[in-house]
Amino acid sequence: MKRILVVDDDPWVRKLVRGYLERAGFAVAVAASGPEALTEFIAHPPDLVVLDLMLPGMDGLDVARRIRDSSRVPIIMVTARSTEDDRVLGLELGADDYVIKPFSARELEARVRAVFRRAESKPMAPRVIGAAGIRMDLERRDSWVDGKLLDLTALEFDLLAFLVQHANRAFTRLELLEAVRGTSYSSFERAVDSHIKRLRKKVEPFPESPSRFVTVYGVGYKLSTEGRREPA
Amino acid sequence: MKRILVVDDDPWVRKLVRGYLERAGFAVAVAASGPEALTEFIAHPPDLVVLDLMLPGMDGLDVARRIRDSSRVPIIMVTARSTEDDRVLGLELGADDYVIKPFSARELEARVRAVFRRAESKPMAPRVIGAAGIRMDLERRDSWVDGKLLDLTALEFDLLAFLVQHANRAFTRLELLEAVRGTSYSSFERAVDSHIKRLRKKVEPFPESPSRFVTVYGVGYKLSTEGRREPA
DNA sequence: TGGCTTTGCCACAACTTTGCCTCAATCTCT
DNA sequence: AGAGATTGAGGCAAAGTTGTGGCAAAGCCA
Repeated sequence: MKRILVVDDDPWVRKLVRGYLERAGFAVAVAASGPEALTEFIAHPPDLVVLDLMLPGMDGLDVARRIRDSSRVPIIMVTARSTEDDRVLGLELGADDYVIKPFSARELEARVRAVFRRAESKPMAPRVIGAAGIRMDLERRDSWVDGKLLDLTALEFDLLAFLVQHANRAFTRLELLEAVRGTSYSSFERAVDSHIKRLRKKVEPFPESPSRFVTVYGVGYKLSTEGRREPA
Repeated sequence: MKRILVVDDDPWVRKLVRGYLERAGFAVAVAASGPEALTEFIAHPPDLVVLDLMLPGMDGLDVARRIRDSSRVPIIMVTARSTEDDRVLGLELGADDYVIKPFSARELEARVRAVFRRAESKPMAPRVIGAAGIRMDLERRDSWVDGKLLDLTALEFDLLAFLVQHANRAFTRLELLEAVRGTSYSSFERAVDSHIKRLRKKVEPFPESPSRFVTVYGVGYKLSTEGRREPA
């Protein structure tokens, strides 16, 4: 069950928010002051903090800052309508959302759920492919060999991606041209040689004796994973 | 048809509100006191409750609490202007919205519709997003880089928001155009260059050597967060 | 091994893409 | 309507990429 820490100096607010959020299925802890909040935060780290910026004594922003120093826990700030500056400062500090007083507990619940939903949604599974020690993120258009970032041109990247996606299969130069340039208007096939050469230079440890970009005499090229185990 | 229960001790208000809401297409029941409201609530559970806090005998907050004990039905509170203090805030915490006396029936209707709309709407979209040291409040259309408030045009803001929401992913100019302008009626792609340039000028510390708005040669642009690591 | 085919390679020219300037059209306020 | 801001277009220079063509080297087969 998700734990929420509610920090507010008003007993009424604490009581009502706690009641509402508990009925909504969360485990709620409360704190009435900054120091109390930090103590509770360390003793029982919550999954989310609802923080009133208008605390007596220690400023709510200080509390937020202190929490951020040690944790990435989501924070929802509560601000008064009039204190625009606090909202801005709070957001700069890395608050994840805010509600403005007076707010309805129902709205708070909705925002709490939204923050959790966002936090739980995976970091958007990257479209990553790999073979022969090469790894490519097609969306970012980043690529690595044995952990080292590569610097490829657009065409090189596309050619490599194609080979990685069809590792160990041999292609003719025309096929490679078509795969990379869409329509294979029969360009001079020797161009492929150049691209393979450039790829070898950039990704092979010893470009002069290629282990990955293998020439298939009389056919073309293939990306070989020979003698290489690929992690699933 | 949506059923609304109106709780108010003033016969005039009951009559007026009932008449207006019925003409607006709702089925309306009324109650003049707390106990009456609860009886009616159990006998004919409504889809929404409009509740005056100033009831004789049982306090309006008590009624709200009793309703909440058994139901999540939306509640709109009616409060007097004079009692706008922390207590009012507390009272409002259990409600979905509130109107302040004196209120127009038209305003009440608007709030009723808004509450219904909210209840039926899909999960809340985030209104605070961030990436690469950039933070944006989509609702207020404020944005910051490293704590500094930005002054962006509408289009710049939308473009930046899109990039922040899809950080690290490379997009073609056409994709960016479409994301920002809705339909990508193939406008001149070079316009994107201009916008990227303007964004660089406004948010990069050294616009001449951009670290965030990265050109992906042969593809387009991407918003890069930090040093890229190989995905697991 | 000899004769034929295929590949590697090079430097550079041709080409593509981007950065950015300016200006005009459009939009937004007052 | 007018002033000011915003946005798109065209164009040019700079930066970066890719194809070319020929020759040397290597592979294949009888």
